[in-house]
Amino acid sequence: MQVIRTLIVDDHAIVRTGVKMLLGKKEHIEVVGEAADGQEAIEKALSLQPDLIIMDLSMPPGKNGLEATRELKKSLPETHVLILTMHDDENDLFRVVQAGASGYILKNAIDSELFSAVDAVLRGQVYLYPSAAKSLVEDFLEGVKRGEDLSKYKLLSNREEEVLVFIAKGYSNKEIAEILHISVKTVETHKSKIMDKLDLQKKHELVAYAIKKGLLSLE
Amino acid sequence: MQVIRTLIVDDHAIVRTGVKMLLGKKEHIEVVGEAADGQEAIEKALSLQPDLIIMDLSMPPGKNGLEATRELKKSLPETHVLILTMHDDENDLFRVVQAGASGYILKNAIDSELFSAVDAVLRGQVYLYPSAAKSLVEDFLEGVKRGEDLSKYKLLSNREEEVLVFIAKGYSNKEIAEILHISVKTVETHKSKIMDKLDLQKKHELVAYAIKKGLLSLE
DNA sequence: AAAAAATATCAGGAATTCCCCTGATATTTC
DNA sequence: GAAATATCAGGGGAATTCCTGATATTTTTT
Repeated sequence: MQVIRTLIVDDHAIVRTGVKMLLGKKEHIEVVGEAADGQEAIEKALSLQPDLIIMDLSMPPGKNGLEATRELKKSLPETHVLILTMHDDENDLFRVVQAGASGYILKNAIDSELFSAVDAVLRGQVYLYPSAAKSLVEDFLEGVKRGEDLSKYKLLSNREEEVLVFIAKGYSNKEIAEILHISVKTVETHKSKIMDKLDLQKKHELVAYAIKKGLLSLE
Repeated sequence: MQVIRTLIVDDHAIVRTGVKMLLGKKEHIEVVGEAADGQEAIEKALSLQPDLIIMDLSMPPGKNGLEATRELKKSLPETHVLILTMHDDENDLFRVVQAGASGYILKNAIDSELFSAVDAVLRGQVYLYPSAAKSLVEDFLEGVKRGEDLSKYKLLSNREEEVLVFIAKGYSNKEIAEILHISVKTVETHKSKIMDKLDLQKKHELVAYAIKKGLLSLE
């Protein structure tokens, strides 16, 4: 059997080693490299040309797992990407699949599930843990039924996401206005559009959203 | 050599397995149990009576690693606790040491450091990674110099920490008041005392503090 | 045990800020 | 050329912030 050359991307060394050792149990898998952030992941992937990349979704500094995946799939469409994530979030699922990843598995998963996921991904299948698959199918069916209500999954604009992060971090409108060199009124507009687009009512829901998305990284 | 019976506490299964496999390399270490949160950690520790507990500092649901450590050291003072944490924070260091843990190591650490830490802790020493030890010594010396300025490291009261979490999560004063069944005025008082005690000026600093402390967990 | 400090609760008032509504314009993107 | 984006504004009511000040309970220190 062909040896699967694998790259592991996670910002925590011990987590990387853990995954590496887990995968090391399988003789047909060889870990050829590690990366600690999205940028490094892209560089290493280009030089190492791995068959499989296991990537953490939320990596604070700079490029996160999703952006890295999107970029990687452009240059290396044949490389399979398996996303490892902290939390089960339906919205992530869509983004991850759209970004071209072949699988989505929780860090909370049991070890055997990781192996199943790797196997499935290498066979060219898409692996999603059962409940994720269920919600994907449900949403797809719903979308078809009532004529493409995909608006919910539309992304925020760059500016809006930028503002969202500041809001979630607890910056006041005034502070954000100063930082971005725009008026408070503009900040308010962005905020209200964000709330609209994400269908949120309360600020704490917005914060929860940002946390889930891994936007509240620590610098 | 005596076999060291070890309990691993982390809310992510894959991280637990990773640490378990890392430790499994050493013949004198036996992982006798795992726990996913502070409460479970306490229960398992009491029934398993391990020699060493490797504990994640930030665990969302209910009891976090710090509280669990504090409680554990009461009932099992002989058990060594090695804290595994995401981020390097000087304040955590003090709390961790005060809570009775024997070591503090970053998840970002290299594997050999984990082994050094385990060895040191088992010999009854306190293990801190180099920069942590440095800041601890520096602060100690500073404290001695200008007559005990330990007030900065005083803990918030339970109620204050409770309120802090809600604030950081983006709840409004009114919402917090309703949730805790107290008046808005009381919430304001707590908030201002928190800002005073932590010497913070802006709300986003408070949020950053909460993030660092791992108080903004996702449910 | 008595005194002191910390904790948890609440209030009034004034200035500031936020929230929500409508509405506008220039640029970019599709 | 229509849609999305990014910018700004006015106005009014709600909420927050910042100040002082109060009281009862608990904890700690002397």
